[in-house]
Amino acid sequence: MTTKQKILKEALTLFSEKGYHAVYVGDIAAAVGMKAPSLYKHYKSKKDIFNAILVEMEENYKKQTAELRMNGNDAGEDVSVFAAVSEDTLVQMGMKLFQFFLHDDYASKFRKMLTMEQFHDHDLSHLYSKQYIDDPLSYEASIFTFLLAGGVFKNVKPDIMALHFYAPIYMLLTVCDRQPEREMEALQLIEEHIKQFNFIYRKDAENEACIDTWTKS
Amino acid sequence: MTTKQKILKEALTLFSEKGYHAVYVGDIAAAVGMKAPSLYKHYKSKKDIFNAILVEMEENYKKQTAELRMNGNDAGEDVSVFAAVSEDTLVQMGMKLFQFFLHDDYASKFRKMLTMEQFHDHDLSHLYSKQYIDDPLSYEASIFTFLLAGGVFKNVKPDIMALHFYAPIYMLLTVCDRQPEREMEALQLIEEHIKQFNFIYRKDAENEACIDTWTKS
DNA sequence: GTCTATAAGAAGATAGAC
DNA sequence: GTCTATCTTCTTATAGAC
Repeated sequence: MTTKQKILKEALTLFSEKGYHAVYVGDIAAAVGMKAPSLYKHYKSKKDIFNAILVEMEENYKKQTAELRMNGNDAGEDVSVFAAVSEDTLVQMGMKLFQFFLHDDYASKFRKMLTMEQFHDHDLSHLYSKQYIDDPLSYEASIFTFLLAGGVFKNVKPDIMALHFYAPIYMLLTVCDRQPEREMEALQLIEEHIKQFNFIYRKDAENEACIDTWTKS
Repeated sequence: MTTKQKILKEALTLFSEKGYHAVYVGDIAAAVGMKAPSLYKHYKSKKDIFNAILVEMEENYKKQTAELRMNGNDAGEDVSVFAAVSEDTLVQMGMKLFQFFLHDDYASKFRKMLTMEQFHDHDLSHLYSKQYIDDPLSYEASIFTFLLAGGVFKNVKPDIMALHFYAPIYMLLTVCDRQPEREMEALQLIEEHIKQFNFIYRKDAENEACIDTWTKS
């Protein structure tokens, strides 16, 4: 890891804990193991460090979503082929989403930093919404579009179904960001959330049987 | 409005726009229409102003939730008496919750300020979770407990039902906090969310008819 | 209670030796 | 590339006149 990278890493850690304005150039230098003036051989200003973090994290994000989209679409097609998805699969899908977002070191710190800096300019607002709201919703909606085609769920709007699936996960994620001690509670809630989600959205046996009865009479 | 109150009001506005550390005592003074040193006749430090905002907003919050709890419980009992609640009532409930949270001037600014400062200490973390997550969830859960007793909804856990109802509203609220231009889009989504929420949770006509058929045969 | 003047120190950034 | 020394500006806060 180059010195430039190490500076970004330590700066991100500090920014995610205290916010941009509460971190001083000397703090970053100390975390890297040098004095403040040395930083200026690598970055021309404090703001420059912040911008470099944005650029680096946006590259990471693009790589990860590219991977996820490949896996995701495969998964989507799989369940479409099977024309069914078990409750357990849904639970695993939600839990994995939550755990990755929460525990990936860079993702987690970057999200906390963006949470604190999101109101400072239009680009940061847009970036936050894209990464934590719009892209996940769009990803989930594409999955549910596949699942709905399978016919095991009620005929509803996939984008609203995605909202119902993702919003509780997002909300509990923000809870754990500020209160990490509530992770177990959050995981328990997510499991119950997805089981109930599955229960209310799935065409149930009685209903199917009922339609069969009608069809035959 | 006393000078002390005016200082708090302007400080809250500035803190909610730029965050505590990015606002200087001189900025607050200028907003009030005085010079920085004059502020120190009313508050002994910048931090003291911040703390006074917390105290004042917590008092407001207690009053408002006390009112809401009274109205809320009345509403809850009403629907329980009628043993039914229309889709429209649910939509109105969600829309009102959203619009109040979003447009109440003090509530809105305070939420943005807390969003930026929530990681700075344990008390602020707790306060944010209480006001924007735990209390609203608990309030909605008590309403759904009433509604479930009415028998028009499927037999599910009211706290998870509250999560499904509130989480999308909360998430869209944070979107509008950072991108106010998306309010119409958010309102549209909330309406669709609640209609679909009503559709999937309500014991539907076919299902009822089906059970009738079975009961008779 | 508000002001001008100013102290006291913090924080970002640069100069120049090594 | 890193350091010490230093500059400049900003920021909180106080002193004391009015």
